[in-house]
Amino acid sequence: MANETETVTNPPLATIARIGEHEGNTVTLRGWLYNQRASGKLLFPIFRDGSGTIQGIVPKAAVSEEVFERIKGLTQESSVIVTGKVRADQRAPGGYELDVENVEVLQRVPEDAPYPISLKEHGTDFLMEHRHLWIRSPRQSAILRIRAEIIKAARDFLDDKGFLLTDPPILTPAACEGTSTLFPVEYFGDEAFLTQSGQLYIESTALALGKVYSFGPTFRAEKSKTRRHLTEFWMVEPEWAFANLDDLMGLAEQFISFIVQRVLTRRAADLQVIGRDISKLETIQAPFPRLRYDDAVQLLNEAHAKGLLEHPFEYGNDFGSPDETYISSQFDRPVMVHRYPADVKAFYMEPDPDNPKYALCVDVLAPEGYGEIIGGSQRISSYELLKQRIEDHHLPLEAFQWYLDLRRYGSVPHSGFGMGIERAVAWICGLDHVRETIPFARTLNRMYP
RNA sequence: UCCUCAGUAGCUCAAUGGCAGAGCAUUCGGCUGUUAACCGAAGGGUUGUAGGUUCGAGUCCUACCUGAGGAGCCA
Repeated sequence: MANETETVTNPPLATIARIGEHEGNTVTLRGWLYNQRASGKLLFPIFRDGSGTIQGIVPKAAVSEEVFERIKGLTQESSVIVTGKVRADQRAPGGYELDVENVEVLQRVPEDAPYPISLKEHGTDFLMEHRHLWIRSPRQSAILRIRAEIIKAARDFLDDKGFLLTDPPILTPAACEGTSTLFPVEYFGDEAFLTQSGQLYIESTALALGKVYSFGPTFRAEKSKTRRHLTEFWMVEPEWAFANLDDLMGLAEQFISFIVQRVLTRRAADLQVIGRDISKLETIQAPFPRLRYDDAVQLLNEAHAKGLLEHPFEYGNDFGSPDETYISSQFDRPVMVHRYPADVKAFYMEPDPDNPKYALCVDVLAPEGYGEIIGGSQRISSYELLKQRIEDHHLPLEAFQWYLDLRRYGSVPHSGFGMGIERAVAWICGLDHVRETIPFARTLNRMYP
């Protein structure tokens, strides 16, 4: 324990994000040297503490020779405890500067092995190889704070709407959907798989508890190499008993609107750090445009006729990436495309009673070409139909007996969707790759660090 | 799995088949308001790997390795 006199005499601890509350006072900051400029007998060390950065100023005449030399000799990312007086300054990017009085060095980065990430530009390979350090940069830190806000907003929204968090298992006995490739793991001599969706499990918790959601990691072993794919990503999945597709679409648009507005109000400073065009987010308010699959196809056909799309769209297929980009580019907010042909969608989706050729499903496409961020549907409630679909898809009936039980015992209409956190973060932050939306991205060719 | 592109100093990149270069970073020197500061100097290289063509290969050819982003698949 620090002795009591030290506690009493040290200036109060402050964080850079809220440094304005201490204007005119001497404070203590705990952090790292972000960068340092010097002009003769003037030093300009820039400190960061995880909440932001602030420039200090050290005139040689203002401190002792020893303190001046100590600060002058600081290297990038050396850890420090700084005391200084907070002063408002128009020249400072954050509005405040620190008249440094003293710096205690916890660890000085040696100059023969300097911090590898300089302030100049770097390539993605190098940065990903040093991801454990890259996240210290102002931009990456801002993105991670926005990610945390998005997750909190998603959970607050669902909690307040009466959805109960129920955690599905991560180790699963078999494929949920039988389409995506799964990661196998050895399980006491048997084979198990990492979950690719908690959906089937939260259908059962929904029939137990009414309105539920899951929030957790998801694993896909697909060999996708694009800016939209990770092998390990996080999903939030609400599941709602007695809800139909219209209820679900209403929930989805309110959900997304709430999250975006929350980020705008609480993370404005971080959005500015990353240079996000706020006007593109301010329009994100429910209701969202709703488009039947057939209407979306017509949109694509017209685009192809005008030469805006390279390839003609073949009716009955799922949309490809360029198709999604075009559709979403026609709107200033997310667009909800519903009632796809049942043939291209998952086995558990309820057919449209008006025309069983269509599934009661919805994909929410984010604006600005970010593609699908939500996929959801009303689930089949008929035991006979669900059993038939499992057989049609050549799935092992035995493995789905528990899932069929949900239709044997008090089946009700129910609906749910899943939102990929990383795609939502990429869209809201305006990033060109999902690898920056998560502290340590897992991609096809990268498992380090 | 397929297509395309890339690999040269710690980092970002130059170099017509003819001496291996610059900026940043690091070290030393200069500068009292710098904003990825600036000015001067120094150190720093098995050009991804293996083979081939050539008087001569960073450059041309072949194979492989690694990475990137696009398709497919998906959130």
